[in-house]
Formats: sequence, C-alpha cells, structure tokens
Amino acid sequence: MARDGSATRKAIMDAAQALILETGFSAASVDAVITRAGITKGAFFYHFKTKAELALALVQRDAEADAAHLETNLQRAESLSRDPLQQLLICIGLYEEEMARLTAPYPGCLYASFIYEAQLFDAATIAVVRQVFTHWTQRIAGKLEAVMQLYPPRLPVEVKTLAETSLVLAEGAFILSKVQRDPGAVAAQWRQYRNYLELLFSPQLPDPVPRRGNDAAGVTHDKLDVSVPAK
Amino acid sequence: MARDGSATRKAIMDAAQALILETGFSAASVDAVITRAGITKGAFFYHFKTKAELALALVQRDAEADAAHLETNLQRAESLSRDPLQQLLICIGLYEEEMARLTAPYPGCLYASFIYEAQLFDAATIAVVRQVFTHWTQRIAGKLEAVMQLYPPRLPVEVKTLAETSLVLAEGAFILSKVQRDPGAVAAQWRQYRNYLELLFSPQLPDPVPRRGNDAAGVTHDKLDVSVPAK
DNA sequence: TTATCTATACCGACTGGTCTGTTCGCTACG
DNA sequence: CGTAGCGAACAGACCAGTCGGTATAGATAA
Repeated sequence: MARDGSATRKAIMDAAQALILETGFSAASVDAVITRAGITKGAFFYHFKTKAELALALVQRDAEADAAHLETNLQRAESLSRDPLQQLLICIGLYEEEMARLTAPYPGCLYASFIYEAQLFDAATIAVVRQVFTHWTQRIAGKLEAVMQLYPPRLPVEVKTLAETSLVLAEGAFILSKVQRDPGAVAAQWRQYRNYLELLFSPQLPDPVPRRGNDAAGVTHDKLDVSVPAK
Repeated sequence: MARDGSATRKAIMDAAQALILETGFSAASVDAVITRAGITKGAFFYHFKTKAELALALVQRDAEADAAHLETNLQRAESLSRDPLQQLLICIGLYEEEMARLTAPYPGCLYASFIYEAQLFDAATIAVVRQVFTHWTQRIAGKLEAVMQLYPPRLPVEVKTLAETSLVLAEGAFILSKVQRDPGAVAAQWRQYRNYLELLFSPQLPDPVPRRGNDAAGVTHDKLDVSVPAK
C-alpha cells in the first residue's frame, strides 16, 4: 500500500507533537522528528514543505479537535440539566474527570509551547492560537451570560474575564503538572474553577465545612454522577 | 574601568532573559544575546562557561527576586491588617496592583518558558524551578492554614491545591496576556483569585450584585486603599 | 496477458548556513 | 608587570532544506 501517505503524515505529526511538548519547537529538529516517526528526510519534506508548515498543521489539528471536544462536552452537559449553571458546572466536571483519568505523560499544551517561542512562527500560526482562545472564551462567556440572567453574582465580575479564567486555569495547571510531574494537578485546578462558579452563582450556598484534622489528608472529592463513555 | 565585570554580566543576563521570553531558550542563541547586550563572544564565555550555566544563573536570580518580592508583599500585608484572611487578600491585591501597572512588554515567566523546553536543561536547573513553586505554594498554604483556623471554608478544599491555584492563575494569565497582547489580563485574573478566596472564607458575604446592562462595560474595579511605594 | 507509462510515496546523501564553544591576543588598571 | 576583562577569528557539530533516485500501484495499450 504505497498509495496512502496519510498514515505517515499522522506519524510525523504525532512524533512532532510529543517532541515539541518535551523540548520546544526549535529543539524538536526535523532529524529528531523523523527518527521518532521511523521515517526519513525525504518523507518529511514530501508531506510538509517546511518545518513552519508542520507547525501550522499541528495547531490547526489541535484547534479543530479542541473545538469539537468542547461542543461534545457542552452538549452532554445540556442534555443532563436544564439549568444553565448546572450545565456549566457539569461541563467543567466532565473536563475534570477526563484530566483525572490521565496518568503517565504529564499533559502539556501546544498553544502555550508555541506562545513561549512566539517569534519563531508566522502570523498565521499565532493567529490560530489566538482564534482558539477567543472561541473558547466566547463559548464559555455565552453560557455565563445565561447563568447571570438567572443568578446574580455575589461579586461584580466581567463575563469575559470569568470565562478566560477557565482557560487560564487550564494552561497554568498544565505547567504545574509538568513541574510537579503530577498529572492529577490539572483535575484539581478544574475543581477550583467549579468551586468558584458555584460560590459566585449558586443561590443556596452549602453550609460551611467544619474544620477537619490538622493536616488536609481526608478531603472528599465527591464524584460527579455522570459517567463518560470511553471513546 | 576594566576591573568591574558585573555590569557586563548583568547586561548579558538581562538581554538573555528578554530574548528567551520572546523566542524560547534554544532560539535565544549566544550570538543574538551578545548582539543585544552589545558585547562579544569572548565576554560571554568569560562570564558563563556554557549556555546552560547562563540558564541556571537566570532561574536562580529570578527565584531569589521572586522569593524576596513575596516576603515584601506579605510583610506589607501583615502590617496592614491583623486578620489572616485580610492579610492574604491584601497580598494578592498588591500583586494585582503591580500587574495592573504593567504596560508594553507583555509579561512572561521564565519558569514556564523553561518548563516547556524541559529536556534541554539539566536536573539542577529544573530543580530550581520546582523549588520556587513549592516554596511559593508552602508560603501561601501557611497563610491559608491560619485563615482556615478562623473561617471554615464554604466548600471542601485542600490548602495545598488552593495555594497552588494562585501559582496556576499567575502562570496561565501570563500566557493569556501574551496571546491577547494585553498586559492587563494578568491583573484581572489575580482579581478572580481574590474573589474566590473571599467567597470561600469571608464570614459576611456581600449581597448579590444586581444585574447590570446587557454588556459588561461598566464593572467597577474598586481600588485597594493601599499604595505601593515605587522601588 | 504483458509491456509501458505516470503519479504517488519515500529514501538518503549532500549543501550552505548557524550553532555552541575555543583560542589567542590586546588593553587598561592595580 | 600581571591579571581581569574583553575582542575577533576560528573549529566542529548540527540545522533546515534540496535533489537525484527508487519502489509501488494503477491506468493504458498491444
């Protein structure tokens, strides 16, 4: 089957993505990528005219996957509750669950990786990253608007900023998890965002939690009552 | 004055730091650094045996500066209130003010930059980053412990995770501000952390804010009544 | 059925340039 | 005059990208 190059193309992109998350874009040399992918220079430059073209293809692939992922989770959440606040909390909870399921390779984000080497990329590549960010923000902000119609926030907040906080927490959590080599850190930070939204909007606030023992060993992370099908 | 090389050393480090935040470590070549610093290869390798040694020196310098910065802000906060919760909120507010004062060069964090190129650095350099993170976390967590002794949280939280959220928000906000080219984004996210802590712990919750006009134009960011001396 | 042709998919040696790091020499102070 | 501080040329490794060539699959045609 010398006729289908899509597998090779995918192998290149997968190898490159993993390498970039480990070493950054500049240090992920074409030689290193092709070694990891098990192919040669010829194959690489057959599929991508330049290394920059690979970068663009990578962010575009991630952008589409992430957008689709968000829609999936939002739709699941919307089918599980009619209340906008609950929908948002469930959606965040779904992301939390997914991140809690992660194990070995400490996650990372290509967008952040590229942004910290921003000068290396052309405007189009960076534009994709910016577009992903604004799309995510607007999608969440839309939900937050609906929430605000129903529940006045206990503190003055801008919807846009509050929506961005979800992005910010995710990106920051990736960094923390890499530093600590603890994939669980990401889920824990999603949980903080859920807490924040709940405290801001939820009409009936939970009773204060009685003080536990001296160290914070026995905190109960109550599970969401939503099971996500393995895809 | 051929006898004092410390100025040259500082020039190298400053140029390198700025370049690294723009392009990443690998792309910040020694040639680019010395051009920016206005010196030559000889001077560079007189002060730093290798490029890796420069990396270590940079994170160490930042680590010391950040630790001192945190102590300053904590002490200022402690002198302004006797209540641990207020102290923490004031301390966060001080960071928020400083970030709000930033303008042109969208801020960035050397730690995050290094972490996304982690494989390039030796264990000692990464260890410094990890140490900065744990130190910050423990310092904030200590304060949070004192807060919890007085005010039971409205939701179950781990002090460590909650302390890490401050770090996570800061790191994530740097990324957001770089993507949006908006230095103000960092301050806005610090504010979210203040909100979260207030909602979690403050015994008298503010009244729900009445819904404003359709767009979120007129949010009042009430100023802290604390002025920070220009250092 | 078999010979020929063409486009796709890939190989691997090679090139010009850039990278980190070395070497040596100059100069100005103590 | 000795050495701290630095300039300038150089060395060897590595980089992205090129190019002539190969293998295979299907279309065409005899």
